[in-house]
Amino acid sequence: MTELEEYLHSYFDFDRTDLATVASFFKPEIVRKGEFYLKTGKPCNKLSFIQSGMLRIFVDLEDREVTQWISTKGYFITDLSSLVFEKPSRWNIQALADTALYTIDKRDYDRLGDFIPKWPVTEKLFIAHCFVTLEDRVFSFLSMTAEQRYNLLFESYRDLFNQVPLQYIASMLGMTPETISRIRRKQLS
Amino acid sequence: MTELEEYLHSYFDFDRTDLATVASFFKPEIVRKGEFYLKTGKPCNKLSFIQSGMLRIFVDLEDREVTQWISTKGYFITDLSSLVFEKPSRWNIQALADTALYTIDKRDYDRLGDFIPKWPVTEKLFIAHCFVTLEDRVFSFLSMTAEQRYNLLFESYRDLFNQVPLQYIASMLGMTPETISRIRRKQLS
DNA sequence: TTGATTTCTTGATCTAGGTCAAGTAGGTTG
DNA sequence: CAACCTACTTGACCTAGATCAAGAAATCAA
Repeated sequence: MTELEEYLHSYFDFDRTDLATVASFFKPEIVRKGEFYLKTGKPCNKLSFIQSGMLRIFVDLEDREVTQWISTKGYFITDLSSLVFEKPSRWNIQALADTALYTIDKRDYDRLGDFIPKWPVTEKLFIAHCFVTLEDRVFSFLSMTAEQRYNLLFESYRDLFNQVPLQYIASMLGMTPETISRIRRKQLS
Repeated sequence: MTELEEYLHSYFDFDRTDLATVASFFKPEIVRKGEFYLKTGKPCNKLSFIQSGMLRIFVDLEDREVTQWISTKGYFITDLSSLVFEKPSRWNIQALADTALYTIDKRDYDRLGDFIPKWPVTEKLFIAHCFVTLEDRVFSFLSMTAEQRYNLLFESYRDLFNQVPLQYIASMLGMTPETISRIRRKQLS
């Protein structure tokens, strides 16, 4: 299997033929550090898999930016509401480092079901999984302190903390960089 | 069309035949005020549509309850991670008032695709829609004050505020009942 | 109708986390 | 190897919202 097929295999329960078919629609793409994969308001007509690098999903408010999430190696990236419902994108998506992607464009994405009969079911399961993850995230805001949310993210996504400016991690946790700094110091002792 | 078909029609782009087919799998069910539709840890083997009444989705922590959401007339209810992935339920779901449901059990739910070819695609769209809604909810915690979150919910879900104890609404907004009380008073003037 | 419960409001006080400002430490570029 | 960014830390102070406690209104039960 190619590297991309290996990755797809980790998400989708397909046989080799299906994997090869799906993989054949994905084309390599590079987004340089600082460049935008997507801008708010534009249609998002693609779905990508991150082979290396990192992308930050954020929104521009009048007085500040809010980082919704940072996606790294081994995860998919898109603006789902734009891709699926053809609405203007709600998110900016920008590379935090040189990033290598495999990208499928919307036209091909919409035809996957024609080639792979169980694609719609598989896709449903995938999106359901994403939904459940977000439910947990909402719950973390309802039930946890800043420090608890920090610890949870740190344990489940340790990679981020070496590579990403703290301010972005703070924003996606709903706190300030100073707060993270203080949590860290506290935890040294 | 029956009432249930009307409701389904508002969610799903099906013709009359498909609507009737789907509807035929749903059976009426009553949950009395205070009774549980689902308890944490049990498998959730059903999906329901709320015809009247209200259900509260919550988690028991050691020292308090956290309300994740309250679902009312015209919405679906289930524990998706349990229904789809056959895991133990994460949520308690309890009736806040006598509640009339139309319920499909998991066995039938899993067979809908056999009767309605476009079910998997439709279901995907439905879950994608739920995902996008949750993205917005996460974003509200990252970017809004308590008062802004309160106003947003109030505008989009006014029904709740007459019928539901304030403490539950407060919990699902991630604040205390006292805070809501003060926001209200402030907004009188 | 009346007592009993539950919910909601209000005030007093407290605290987690925000804001502002200054300093420090790594990287990177000429 | 400066000079310059940019990221990170720290301290002083502030504030949104929590907590605690006491009443006031509803709601319910009989």
